[in-house]
Amino acid sequence: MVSRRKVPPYRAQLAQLADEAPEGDAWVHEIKYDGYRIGCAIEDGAVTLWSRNGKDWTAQFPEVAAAARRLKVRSALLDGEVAAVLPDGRTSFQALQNAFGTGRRELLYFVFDLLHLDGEDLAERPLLERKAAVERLLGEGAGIIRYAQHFSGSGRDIHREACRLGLEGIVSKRADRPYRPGRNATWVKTKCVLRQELVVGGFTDPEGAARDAIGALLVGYPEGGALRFAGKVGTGWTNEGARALRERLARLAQEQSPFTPPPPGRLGRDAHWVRPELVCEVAFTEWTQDGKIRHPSFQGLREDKRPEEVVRERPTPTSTSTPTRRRTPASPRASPRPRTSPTGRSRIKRGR
DNA sequence: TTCCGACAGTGGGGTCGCAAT
DNA sequence: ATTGCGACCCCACTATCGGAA
Repeated sequence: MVSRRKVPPYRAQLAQLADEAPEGDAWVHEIKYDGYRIGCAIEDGAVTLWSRNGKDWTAQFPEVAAAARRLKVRSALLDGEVAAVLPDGRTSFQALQNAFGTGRRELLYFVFDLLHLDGEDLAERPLLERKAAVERLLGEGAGIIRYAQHFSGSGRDIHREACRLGLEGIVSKRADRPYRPGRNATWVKTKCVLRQELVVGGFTDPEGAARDAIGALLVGYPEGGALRFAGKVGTGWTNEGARALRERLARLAQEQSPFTPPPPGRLGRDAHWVRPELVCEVAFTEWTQDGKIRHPSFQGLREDKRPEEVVRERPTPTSTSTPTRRRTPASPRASPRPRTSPTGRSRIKRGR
């Protein structure tokens, strides 16, 4: 006998980042949708969409709320991702953002979990039970609320295939575990990371008290005889590494921006410019429509590369696969860190 | 004593809305 | 009309600290 409960507040379970997808039958794997994480609370016909940080986002996705209102439930708490779907079937965060404010958009709500249904809390149930409940609730319906499929099998194989298809990555989940808000090792995400050598053309000063050397590097690539600005990179070094980097950059200082055209606005006025002689390696998730790198992080200087050798790599449908791996020996960090384990930074430890 | 997880802080690319220029 | 800024979203990563192992 289950006591009648109210729909609990939405507190999302988050995934830990790992270099490699986990293996074994204890795990199932889902596509990592590139959109907004949204919890959908239904209570007596009233629908509220919650962002990951507890903001009410019902007004941002009215069509999702309307579709949720039509579900045949008295009360429920769904967990999933609202994403914009491209013609090729992939989801695109940029397309989603572009869809704001305009009337035309193709949104889907991919539901991968169900934490409450008609007075009963499901969060303590094993994942596969909860997912079966999602599937029963949503069926194979072709509406905008979709059941997010999962896959069994080799995590590494599934990850490789996801990257080959140009997806953002996968999320692997322990099939037998309850739902736990916050970040823990029962959900693990592995991303399809791009890497690119880029030329350093300037840097900004740090803004906070916790840094004293560099805010961000301004990077670009040669094209048509000019250096094109590709964005800023503001993380990936230690304080010590940043100080060493700034000393080197100081010796390359020049008055004029080496970028054509120079970065616009405040950035173009406040940055320190340098002769474009240093090449660094940057990891990032994708090129934006504006030709900027998204989610960039500094991986180290490429002492073996000259700026003229840098080429912007264009994604091709079949070769976007970049298996997660450690950086190559040829791309050391600006400042080597003490290794804590033979494998370097391995974030994921399997809990028994 | 060592290790690890949680948290705060600093940085990125975007959108929108509003206020100042 | 343009520009700057803050509040949101999506993030990566480092530094720190307290508690568990």
